[in-house]
Amino acid sequence: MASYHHGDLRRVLLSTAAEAIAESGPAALSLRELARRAGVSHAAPAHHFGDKAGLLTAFATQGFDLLADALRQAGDDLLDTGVAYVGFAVRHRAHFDVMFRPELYRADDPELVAARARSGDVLREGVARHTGREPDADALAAWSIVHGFATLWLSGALPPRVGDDPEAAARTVIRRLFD
Amino acid sequence: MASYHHGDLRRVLLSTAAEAIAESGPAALSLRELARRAGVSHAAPAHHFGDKAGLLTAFATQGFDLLADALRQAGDDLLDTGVAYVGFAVRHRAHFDVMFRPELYRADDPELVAARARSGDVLREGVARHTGREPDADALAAWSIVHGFATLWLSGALPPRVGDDPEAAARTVIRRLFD
DNA sequence: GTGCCATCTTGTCAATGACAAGTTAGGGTG
DNA sequence: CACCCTAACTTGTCATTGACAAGATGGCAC
Repeated sequence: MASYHHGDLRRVLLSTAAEAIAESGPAALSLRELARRAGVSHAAPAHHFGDKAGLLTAFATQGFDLLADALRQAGDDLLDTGVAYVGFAVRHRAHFDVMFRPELYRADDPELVAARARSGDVLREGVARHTGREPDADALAAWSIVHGFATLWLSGALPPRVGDDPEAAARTVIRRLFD
Repeated sequence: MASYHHGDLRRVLLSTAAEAIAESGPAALSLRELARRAGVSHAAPAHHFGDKAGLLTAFATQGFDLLADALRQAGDDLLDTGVAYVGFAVRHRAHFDVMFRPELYRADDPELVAARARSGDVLREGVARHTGREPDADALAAWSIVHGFATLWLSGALPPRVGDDPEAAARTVIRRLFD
């Protein structure tokens, strides 16, 4: 085995990419390095994804689907949904890092657009349940505050005094929006 | 002229980098392309910045200083400060893109640390003026919402219905935090 | 058993970042 | 005013990378 017809290569490459990106960011991602880690030739990734942008498009799509799942599992409370958003960013850092950097992938890819819409719907439903009216400004504010907190947390820009539990800190911050 | 001792190379490279990054993101930045645009040899940038991370460190430092200036000029009202934060992100997109991506540069560089602290101070002072008490959770919430909105705006993830004026939209969103 | 075709390989090219070693000029020193 | 000394920039080179072309392999339908 491990010769021709790996069979599972596409899936393996995506999960290997998650590790590599989590280690050193999307900018440092190398297709050849992925191939090496997966034990295949340097051109194997290109067959499944076309090029680097193709791989990251698939990766971002997977990310939006994972996000939709995570938000759904958080239940009906909007505060929990917000915390789940931050939790997703921390737990799936690599995906989150790529998803909101459209210059790295093909943002008009149909599958990606669909997955992004799915996660957006879950978020908007959560806000609508909470406010009772049509989202818009409320949803945008809620999305902004959780997205901003997650981004700042991941960037390491937050002062140490915030603590080391992102979800607990996020809960405190999000509450400020609903007082 | 335009031979040895360009004189202004460091400044020119930084502003050329701003253009290049604004066009295609920090990941696509090429030192050799910068050198070409500046009309110097492919190794000239390395002399001033050491390597790519060195250039981006200087670039991010410049960004934090520009941010501090922009926030100071916004005046004493916290809402205006928040709008100015978003305005900075939109107007200095390239800097903003790099500043919160520490894996691209040397986050422990002394000059960078100082510049980052300066802009952080301005933000925290604004929040302290508004709430009257010590910042912490309030500052974090305010920072999160403006940073999140700016990031989402730049990523193009926001639905078209938000409009095309980021600062007006930001004002609406930020108000949600202070009701 | 035969052919087909997705899957993967080997080979190659231009571009890039990093480094080494050389060249130039301008400012301070004697 | 001659010297040199050093910062600023150059040319040259190497390993690595992304992309592409062309070939090899083997499972599967018929």
